[in-house]
Amino acid sequence: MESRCENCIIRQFNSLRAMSKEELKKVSDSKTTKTIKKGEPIFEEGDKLNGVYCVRNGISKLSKLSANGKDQIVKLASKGEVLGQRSVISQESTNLSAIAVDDMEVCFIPKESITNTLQKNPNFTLEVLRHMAHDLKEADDVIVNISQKTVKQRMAEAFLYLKNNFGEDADGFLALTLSREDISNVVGTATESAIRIISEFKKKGLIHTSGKKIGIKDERKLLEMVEGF
Amino acid sequence: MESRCENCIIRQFNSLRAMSKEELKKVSDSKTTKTIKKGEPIFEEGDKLNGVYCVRNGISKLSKLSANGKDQIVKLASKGEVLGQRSVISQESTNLSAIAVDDMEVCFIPKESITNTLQKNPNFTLEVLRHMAHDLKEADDVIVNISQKTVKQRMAEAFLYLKNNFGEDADGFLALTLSREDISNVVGTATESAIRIISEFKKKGLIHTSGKKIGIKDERKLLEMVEGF
DNA sequence: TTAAAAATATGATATTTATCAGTAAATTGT
DNA sequence: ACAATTTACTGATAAATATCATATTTTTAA
Repeated sequence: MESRCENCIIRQFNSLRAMSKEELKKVSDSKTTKTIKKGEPIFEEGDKLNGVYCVRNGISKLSKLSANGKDQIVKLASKGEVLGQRSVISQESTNLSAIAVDDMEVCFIPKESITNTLQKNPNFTLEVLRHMAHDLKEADDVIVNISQKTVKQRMAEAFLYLKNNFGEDADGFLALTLSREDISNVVGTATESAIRIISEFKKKGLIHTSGKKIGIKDERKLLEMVEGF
Repeated sequence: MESRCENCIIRQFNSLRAMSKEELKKVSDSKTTKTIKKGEPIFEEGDKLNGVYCVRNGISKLSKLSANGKDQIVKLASKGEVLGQRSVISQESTNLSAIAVDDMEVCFIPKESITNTLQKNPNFTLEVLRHMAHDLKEADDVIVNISQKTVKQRMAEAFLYLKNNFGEDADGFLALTLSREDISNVVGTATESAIRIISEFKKKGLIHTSGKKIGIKDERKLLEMVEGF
């Protein structure tokens, strides 16, 4: 396992690539690696973060608890994503919890390495800014989707999203297996509703399942459903 | 009307304040002022923007059209906000339309002034980044709200939001008067549903109305409703 | 391995919200 | 000032979704 940031391939996927050699060395010297087991939190809503977390392996769900006790999953983060950046930048406590969906490996980078670089290296700052601009655009899209599409459409969309972002395994199932509850929290619906729609999609031949694993069978029809046909 | 950016008070509210004197002078020399009438667009979804728009006066709604022809309003921007920043930063066409809710006055700033400064002045970039981090946090909150709260709760929240952000007039009505349709587009519901809930709130003594103007009568109860009591 | 716990599944029903149809009121342009 | 148009409103109904109850399957842990 590579332990020097300078050589870490993950870096290619995130803003750290805009750091200079020396900056990267500092990060590397100050970082620590952590293992997080499935279901455990990396950090929780309201925490004050002392740094950011760079995902090396596994998937994390970023979610927020609502008054009625249900989680809303705002984003699923995988290899190369940096968690907690926003809180560190705005110097506020996080508004989201990050919980491992898989067993995970993450690097913790103390905030000083980040904030120092933000103040000195415009390239890095710009790179982070571009990432954040992208995230904001995605968030806007989610807002429009949730408020304008039916639960059925959002379910179809979620399956396509999971396929496009996390791929399929050898047997044609979605590589990222989420519990029915997590699926419902991504889509923003009741767990029973999500389960019901999974059954319906199965009957219609749009997907197939095996235990909690789900595979996409008719991508075209799912896409049509998302578009509203 | 002040026409030099260096002296423009609006600047105090946005990231332009992190610019140096020379940078600001360039902006000032290249900017143009535009008047936009109520209902007219500043830019529309899909446009490629050649710059950003700094709001001097009036309110703009940032919205996105869905497949079924209904708009979702993602944000209401007022004095001091800079529109189109995200698109300019990520060099993509906009995903949102900006339409004047009021008569407006905006300054158009060509993107070169912005992108040059972004590359050279880390303070400015950091300032923009902080703003964007804030916007992203707000967007996450909107996502959770929409998916976890009822239409009634979101309506209550919308009224409180309008009061807190745009204030009240001398007669105790919300200073920003939106059409019922715009309200429904902020909340993400059918216009009829929004109207129905307005009637209900009126009966319950939570708000009062006069024509399309709405005033808050019982803030405490509205707050309780948002929290789910 | 087996009992207990958790997750998945399905039916019945209630609630929320949207849609359609039509009327009343307000705004606009002449 | 007035007809035309848009916006606001209300009722009836349909559709979508949540909730509650309960059964079944899967996973977990002793």
